[in-house]
Amino acid sequence: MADELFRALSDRTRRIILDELVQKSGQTLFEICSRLSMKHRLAISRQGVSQHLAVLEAAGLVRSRREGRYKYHDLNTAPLRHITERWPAPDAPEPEEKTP
Amino acid sequence: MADELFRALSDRTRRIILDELVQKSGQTLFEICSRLSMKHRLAISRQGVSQHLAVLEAAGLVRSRREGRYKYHDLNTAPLRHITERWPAPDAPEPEEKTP
DNA sequence: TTGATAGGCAAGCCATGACTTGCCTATAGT
DNA sequence: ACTATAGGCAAGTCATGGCTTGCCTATCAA
Repeated sequence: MADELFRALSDRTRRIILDELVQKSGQTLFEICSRLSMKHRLAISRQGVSQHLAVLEAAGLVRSRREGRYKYHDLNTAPLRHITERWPAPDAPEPEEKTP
Repeated sequence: MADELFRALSDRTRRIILDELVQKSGQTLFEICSRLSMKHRLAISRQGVSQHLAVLEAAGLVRSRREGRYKYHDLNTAPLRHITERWPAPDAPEPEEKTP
């Protein structure tokens, strides 16, 4: 579970895909492909991007929803919280919960 | 720079090393080796652990200080902040800076 | 129905990275 | 001085992972 998260983040192209999903959510595979090619000069096949998205989805960092022949991808930053929770800052030992 | 950070976090053994440094900071190489072997049943050579520590240090996640023939290792969680800053939560758009 | 578009599956290639082994250096104790 | 301890360097092995290629399925438009 945590393994898949860190594995997903370990690749540079996947991190750029996350960057693009921050800028515009709900992108399709082809849209991500063209952005990687145009904006980032990344020469990568459509299949390569598809495999990256699968890894990101397995890590919970990307949610996908199918509509007709399109498949839209959304970013989910929730799993990233686990990282800072696992190795907390020594000065701020715990993120305080406001008790009501 | 960011590449080294995520590369360092991508390995399971390295993440466990970080866990151990949370529990006790200033550990020596041999101390980390024995903890990995005892507590986590990880069969890894001393040299393997040494290489892991080098990767963690290159990522800025571990600081080391030499004293005599001992080399002590300390955890530094500062680089982890960059992760949540790079892909912020959609509800909390920006971590507010308190203007004085 | 045919063609075009969006995406998926599977096998194969190749480079990166984790790990070991062997040997070397430096500090501390007797 | 000699020995043990703590650590470093370098080469070599082997598996994982990123990427491509080729082919297949599904949806929409004409």
